[in-house]
Amino acid sequence: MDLEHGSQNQRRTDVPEVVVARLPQYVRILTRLLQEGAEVVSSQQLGEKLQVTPAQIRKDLSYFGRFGKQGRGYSVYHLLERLKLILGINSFWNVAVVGVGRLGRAILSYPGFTPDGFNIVAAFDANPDVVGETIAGLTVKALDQMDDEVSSKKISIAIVAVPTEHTQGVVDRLVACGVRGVLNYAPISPQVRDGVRVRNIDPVLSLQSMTYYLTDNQVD
Amino acid sequence: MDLEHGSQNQRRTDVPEVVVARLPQYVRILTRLLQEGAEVVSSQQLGEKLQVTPAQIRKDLSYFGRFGKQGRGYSVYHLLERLKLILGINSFWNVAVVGVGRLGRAILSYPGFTPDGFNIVAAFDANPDVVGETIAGLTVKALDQMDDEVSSKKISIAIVAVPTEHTQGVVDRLVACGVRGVLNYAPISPQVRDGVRVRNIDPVLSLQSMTYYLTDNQVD
DNA sequence: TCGCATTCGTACTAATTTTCACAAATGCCT
DNA sequence: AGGCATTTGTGAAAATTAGTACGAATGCGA
Repeated sequence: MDLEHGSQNQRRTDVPEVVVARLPQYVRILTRLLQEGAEVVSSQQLGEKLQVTPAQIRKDLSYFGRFGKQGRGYSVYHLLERLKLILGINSFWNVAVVGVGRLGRAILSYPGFTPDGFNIVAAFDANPDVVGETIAGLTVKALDQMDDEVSSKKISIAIVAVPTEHTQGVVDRLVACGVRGVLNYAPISPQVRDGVRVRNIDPVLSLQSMTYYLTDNQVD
Repeated sequence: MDLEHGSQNQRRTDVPEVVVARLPQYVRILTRLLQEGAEVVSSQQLGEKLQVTPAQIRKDLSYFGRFGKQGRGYSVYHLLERLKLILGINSFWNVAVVGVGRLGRAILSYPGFTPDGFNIVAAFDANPDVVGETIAGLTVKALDQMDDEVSSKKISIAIVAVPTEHTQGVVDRLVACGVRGVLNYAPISPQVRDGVRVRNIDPVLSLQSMTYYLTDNQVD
């Protein structure tokens, strides 16, 4: 069996994380192109839309297989399907939101997750006043019910929007319930065991690295 | 004058972006250490808390100067001050929030920006029903008033949380008003002229690069 | 005061990531 | 059918980023 470069069976750990991080952007552009009726696209065109070099796109894709045709480019439809399969977003992921404060409510009401492969199927909060409330068609449950819900609804990803001081504890409970991916909105980086993935959404860090370039002693 | 490596006058464009992106994390840890009463910290200790090698921390810092003492480490207080100065977060930045939907409201009510150097001093929305409303002590203004407010309140950063289809237009208007930094929450990457900085907060992209590692054909 | 355990700053080396550049296909046009 | 403009996939080169390792300070404790 072929486990070398270029195979669909490429050992996933051999693919640089930066490459994986770019794939969802390719998916997004391809989805738009498909809607617009485009049938074929070249790495050149893709690169212009994404502000990256065509070579990088070809190289990124070559980690997973050979999807293009020389002289022609890539089939928008087929490349999109392959990338979705590679990323695991060809079918839906069930997601829980933990923490139903202002941010949690905004997340629950945001329609943008579903078209991209994520269904929010449960909401949890520690506050008894909030438990029982219905938001975006979901009844908020107590943290106690996490274990049951996570198993019965086959939830493998959680979006955590709880106060910083409770974040690590909540993440620990989620992982104990079998959750394998966490999208965390608190300004810390929760520690998890091997095999569990965390992504942090941290607008303050983004702002603070931006101000560096906005200060007066800036050169360029 | 010394413009070489190691100088505080290091040309800012010579510093890799990845390095700049790590500085705010150093700031965060140092802030906590200071609160806990720590006076001195070594690159070793810092590295443990941030899950990076001590060498990387020393190297990162060396782009900007020599802040440590051999055999001892770094003064928490002084290193923190220097890093804040380098990042431009020693004084406050005035920020506008554009788009007062659910997400915009959550952002306006979030108390976490202020301790880190950002003051939200204005809010704008296109919807006349929302204009005039007061949220977190701020009266929502119409987009027409952006130019006036941005100048009078010396706003240089905007947080944009408007529907995707309006994002590029809003960003263009903001840049025309003199805004030089944009934190964008829509799932596109707005194009801006040179000199303007954009950071995108895109939870869907984060989720989609995470699912790659959660799929069954995963090796490690 | 002297020796020793620490720890920085950095030259050098290694690893990673990006870009270049070209042979091999592809299919359009005449 | 043949030539030609395109465009892929990929080795090799270049650029960037991270890690190693060591000389030079530093200050504590005997």
